[in-house]
Amino acid sequence: MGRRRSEAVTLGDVAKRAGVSIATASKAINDRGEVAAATRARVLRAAAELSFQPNVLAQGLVAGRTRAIGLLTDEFDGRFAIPILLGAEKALSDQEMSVLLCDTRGDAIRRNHYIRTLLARQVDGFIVVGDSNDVRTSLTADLPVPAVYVYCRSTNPADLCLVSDDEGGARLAIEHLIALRRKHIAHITGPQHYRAARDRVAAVHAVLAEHDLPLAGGQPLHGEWSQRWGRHAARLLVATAPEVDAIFCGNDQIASGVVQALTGLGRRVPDDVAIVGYDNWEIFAADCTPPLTTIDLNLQQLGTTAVAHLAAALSGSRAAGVVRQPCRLVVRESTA
Amino acid sequence: MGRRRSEAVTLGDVAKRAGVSIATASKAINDRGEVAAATRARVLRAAAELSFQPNVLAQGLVAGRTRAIGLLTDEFDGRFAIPILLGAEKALSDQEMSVLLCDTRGDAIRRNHYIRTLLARQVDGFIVVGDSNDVRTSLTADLPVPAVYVYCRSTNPADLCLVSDDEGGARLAIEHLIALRRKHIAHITGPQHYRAARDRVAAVHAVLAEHDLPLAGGQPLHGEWSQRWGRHAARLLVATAPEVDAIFCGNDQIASGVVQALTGLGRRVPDDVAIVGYDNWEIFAADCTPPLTTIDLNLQQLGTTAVAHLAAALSGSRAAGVVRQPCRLVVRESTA
DNA sequence: CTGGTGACCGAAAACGATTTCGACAATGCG
DNA sequence: CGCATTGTCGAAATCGTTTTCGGTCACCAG
Repeated sequence: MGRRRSEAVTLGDVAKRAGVSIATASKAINDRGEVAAATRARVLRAAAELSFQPNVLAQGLVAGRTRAIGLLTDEFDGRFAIPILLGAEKALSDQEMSVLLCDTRGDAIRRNHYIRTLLARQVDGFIVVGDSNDVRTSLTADLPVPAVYVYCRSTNPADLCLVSDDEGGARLAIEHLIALRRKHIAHITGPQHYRAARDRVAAVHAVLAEHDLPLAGGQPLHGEWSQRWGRHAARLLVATAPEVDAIFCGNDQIASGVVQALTGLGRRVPDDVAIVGYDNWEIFAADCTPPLTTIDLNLQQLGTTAVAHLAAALSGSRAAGVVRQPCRLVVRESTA
Repeated sequence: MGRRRSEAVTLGDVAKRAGVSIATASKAINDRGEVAAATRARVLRAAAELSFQPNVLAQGLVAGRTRAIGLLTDEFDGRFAIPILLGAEKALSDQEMSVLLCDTRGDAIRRNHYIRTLLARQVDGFIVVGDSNDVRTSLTADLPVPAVYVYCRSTNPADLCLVSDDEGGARLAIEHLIALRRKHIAHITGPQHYRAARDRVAAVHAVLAEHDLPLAGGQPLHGEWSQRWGRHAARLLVATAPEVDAIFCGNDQIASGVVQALTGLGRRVPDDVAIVGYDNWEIFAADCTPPLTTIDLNLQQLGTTAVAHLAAALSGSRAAGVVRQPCRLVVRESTA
């Protein structure tokens, strides 16, 4: 207990060792003021020898920036927050900034607590990672620092929200299938109460209409986001619309289940039926036989973009509105 | 730009507003020293009215603790780091501590950079999350603060390493199958170069020997950690050891593939062949038909335990050695 | 040789807190 | 009433650092 650091090496120690005053040492280390190159080198060497850690905290006091940002997430175990976090962390570390991670578990009390804690730590900004589905009540009014909302929408239109372009992703998928001359395209996806599912369905209808094609099965099949539902839905679909020659699935789990069921029914993928998944969740998309063509959400890029916007906001120019991050078609053998 | 906080409200402001000295205000807010209840209330109200943020940074200067820890991870996208992180984050937030997250991507340069950064931020301790497979070179010598290694082993036996008890987990699985009176138990698992795979194989052999049972198929089947390998291995196994009535799989992906293949071959699960997975990765274990009995690694608990040890180390009592976190058998229908 | 000009450096003030310690009033006790 | 005790409070010291500002010194032109 007691003193944490065995011998808290202070700027004074460095100065003494370098044979200069504390002031000069400070200037040398922070590259400020006028310090002769030789002196500066001596100070730096002394600092290195003592493995001096400038007390960022005290310096932050005056300098104003802590070079840390708070990342608030509602549902960290969800699959989507992680790549976003990863991208953000990478982008931040490129700018020598740190991430303070907080998972609210969807609990408002925890969230407020975290916000207080992070503010007490003087974070320079917030990244709020949400659940694409629901709308986040805006925190911006309570914050003295900028915030960027990622993978969710804020209630305040003046906030900046980065979301995945679901319409664009679905469009990519369907246009890919149409380019492969498939005429009977079906859509198996997740629960209708997911905004992402609804947006993609809208795009599916739009693109098919543009090409005068029907939706095989008449309407999209809504179920869970699971392999099981994929298997079930595929059997349903083959029974009711045997002419189906392509299926666009709401995620890779469903797609993986669909492939299993189709294979079980003797339909060949992609020869008889082409399959496109969604999310590019490697563990499902690449492990499937055949590997799945799918839509990559560029989640890591989303995190990176969020950091870029935050950095912009920190230097004064803040954007607003909903920004859609384009998706990317990843072609594998399930449509080859 | 400029001043970040509109008007940095200082303790002096609070004191003036409350009509007390700065010293009294400090004591009132930190609940230290002798302060009359009425005065204290007045100070607190003033602080609240000014929405005063105690400058944790400056206070950390003297008090010594920043109440933040650094979490270093090699491979964050791996599936294992996340639950550990989650557990650690939860435990830390219960103690009003924050997590600074750093992902080294297995790069030594990044790692050193992060360590410097975190030390500059005066973190109170480190949690190093590794890859169970390899041995981490110990950082402890370079750190003026305690460190706990999780899900990996350190080169320094004086370090504290928390790992999952692979032998124990495998033992649970096999004993469960034996209790179900299965006589022909096989083992399909991942690459032999994984320590976890080897440790579990050893335990499988040991437990079977204790019960005078053979390993169906003669030896464990090593392959990838994938559904595909599960399917392939299951077909192999049925061909070479048709009497098999139980399979212990190295993870839930493999198990899920095994179930698919067995079902395809007309074997019923669990009636003909009981299946036990590993990891309790819900997305595979629970979505499987039938849902998988599996071994839960208690990863979140691992994170919590790590924090507990770190807290202990912070208050002076540091432990050492390798601590094995017990696993837990989760029974679902694949052995029902 | 003299005066001026920079470059370089250090003493000291500031910063926003905590903590020590002495002052003071109220209270208890004989 | 006198004295000791207790409870409150604030002046001032302290922390590690940055920043201001004045001093010193070398060098150079005249």
